[in-house]
This record gives sequence, C-alpha cells and structure tokens, in this order.
Amino acid sequence: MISKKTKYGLQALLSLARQHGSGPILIADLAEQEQIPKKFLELILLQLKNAGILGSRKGKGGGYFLAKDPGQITMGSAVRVLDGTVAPVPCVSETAYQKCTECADEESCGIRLVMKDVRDAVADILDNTTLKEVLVRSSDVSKKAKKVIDYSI
Amino acid sequence: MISKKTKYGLQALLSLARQHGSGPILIADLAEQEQIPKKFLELILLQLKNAGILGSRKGKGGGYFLAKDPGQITMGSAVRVLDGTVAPVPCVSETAYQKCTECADEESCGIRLVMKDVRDAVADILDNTTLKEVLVRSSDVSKKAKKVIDYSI
DNA sequence: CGTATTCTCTATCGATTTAGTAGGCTAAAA
DNA sequence: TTTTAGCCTACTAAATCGATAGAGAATACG
Repeated sequence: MISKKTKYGLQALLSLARQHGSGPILIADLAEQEQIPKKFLELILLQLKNAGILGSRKGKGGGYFLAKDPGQITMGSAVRVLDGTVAPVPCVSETAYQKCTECADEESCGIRLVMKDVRDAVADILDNTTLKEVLVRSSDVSKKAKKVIDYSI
Repeated sequence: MISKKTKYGLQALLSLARQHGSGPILIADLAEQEQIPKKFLELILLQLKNAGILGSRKGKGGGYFLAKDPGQITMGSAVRVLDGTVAPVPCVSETAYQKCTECADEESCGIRLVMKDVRDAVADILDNTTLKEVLVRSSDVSKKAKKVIDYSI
C-alpha cells in the first residue's frame, strides 16, 4: 500500500506535468486544483524538490515546476522519494535495504526470493513509466470514452 | 510494504509446509522454531484457520496443520488474509476495493491505470506461487551453495 | 529601500495502525 | 475430571500517518 502522501505527490506531479511549460505553479493553486490540504502538499513538494524532481522559485511569480521533462521523471523515482521504497520487504529493497533479523540465511530465504520477484516486477513497471506516459495513457482512455459517446449520438 | 504480521504468517506457513504430514504442530513449537512471539503467532494462526488455510485440533496431540496440500496454498491467499489486499491502492483492489475520493473519473485516472498494472503484476506472482514452490526454490539455492563449497574442498 | 509574495523549515498534534501482551473460556484427550 | 492446547476478547505501548501552525528566508517590484 502506498501512503496518501505518495498519492498526493503523484497527483501533484501529474498536474505539474500537464501544465509543464507555463511557468511556476503556486502551492495554493495546486492544492486547490487537486483538492489536497495545502500545508500537507507544501511538505510533499518540498521533499520532491530536495530530491531534485521539482524546482521552485520564491516571491511574486514564483511557485513549483518540474525540474526535468515529464518524459524523464518516472513514477518509481517519485514513489521512492515519498514512500522510501518500492519493495514489499526491507531485505529486498535497493534504496532502503535493511537486513532482516528473523531469517538466518538471506540467500536461501524462501520469502525473500518471492518478495524479490515482486519488487523487481513493481520496479520494472514504475521505473519504466514516466509522467508523460501516464498523461498519454489517461487521455487515451478519455478519448476512447468520448468516441463511444459520439457513436451513440 | 507487507506487515510483520504477514511476514510471521508466511514464515509459519512455510514451516508447517516443511513439516507437512507429521501431524499437528504446537503453537509454542512453531513460535520457538521461527522465533515469533507466541501470543502474536496465536492470533495469526487463528486468522489463517478462519480463512480456511489452516486446520487445528485442541487438547493433547493437538496443534495446527495445513488444511490443504502445500502445492495448493498460494502466497497470495495468505497475504490477502493477513494484510487484507495485495493492491498498492484500494481503488484497484479486487478483495478490498474502495472508491477513491480524490479522482473524479476512476476510468481515466492515470495513477489508477499504473497502479492497476502493479497490482496485476504482484497478484500474478503471489497467486501463482505455492508454499511447495517456495520450499523447492529455497532448497535449490541451498543445494547450489553447498555444491560450491564441495568444489572448493 | 521596504514591503508584499511565496517558498522553507521546525515543531506539534490527534488519529490510526501495528506489534505485542494478558487472561479467561472452550473443546478434546486421557 | 484433570490436563492439554487452541479460542476469543480486551487492552496497551509505540510507531506511523495525515494534517496544521507559525516563524523565517529569499525574491520581485514599486
């Protein structure tokens, strides 16, 4: 399960991706658009900025913006920043590894072997899906839905 | 991230699978073998029993045992019983679905589309991995390790 | 310059969840 | 009918999560 924080963060990133190129967006506007508690969003954006995913400018005309192209920011990187890891157990995490106390031999731990497969499958999806791709996919669905409606007229 | 409860549960199931056929195992013995707090394990085993994964017998000679063959119990079923779901967000869960409040249209929600892929990938692994397979895999690793040692002598 | 604007940072708080404990109850053997 | 061993409910401590408050620091602009 991903946290609400991570979900908010992804929402915000996608919103910024949609508005990419139109300059900095205010936290307040983003919060309003995405219906995210403003103060909470503040922390999230800051974390994403400190991780190099977002950029910011202070003062009038300031706000937040993507530090890179939407096609170069992956869902995986955002989830790792906000949730710490993508792995189902710490002992198979690449970014937040922690030796597990219970099993004697990590190499032959059956649970670990399976969870490693899970981690790899999840990472494969999230690390190969960019914000841009997500936008395209979701607009494809919308178009398709519209098409169906058009036919029915 | 799976909970410690789920991890304990999987450990216990694998231990019972290893000892499958030798009659009921005492909670106390399982707790000792797997180094799991006994009282906590008690709750976990009960939950697995109520879900039909384990069977039990009271009184002398009693204990817990697998209700089915190790080849017929999947990691997925155990995780769902103990963690409630396998999905990263409630809106893509088959077993613990909850409509998400934030996105207007679920069908075209980009986050949901990606998380659905993640869920499917995770479910595909966990639902197609039985306790038996886990045991085989982990003993394969052990054998391989042993072989290396043999060569080095 | 100085003031309005907007992000930055630290601290705190309440609610929920997680991990674990306690203890009496019930069923089955012997 | 006593012992054994699971069943069940309740409780609690600690951690995490979601959210808020408010002062501080940087930037633009008149």
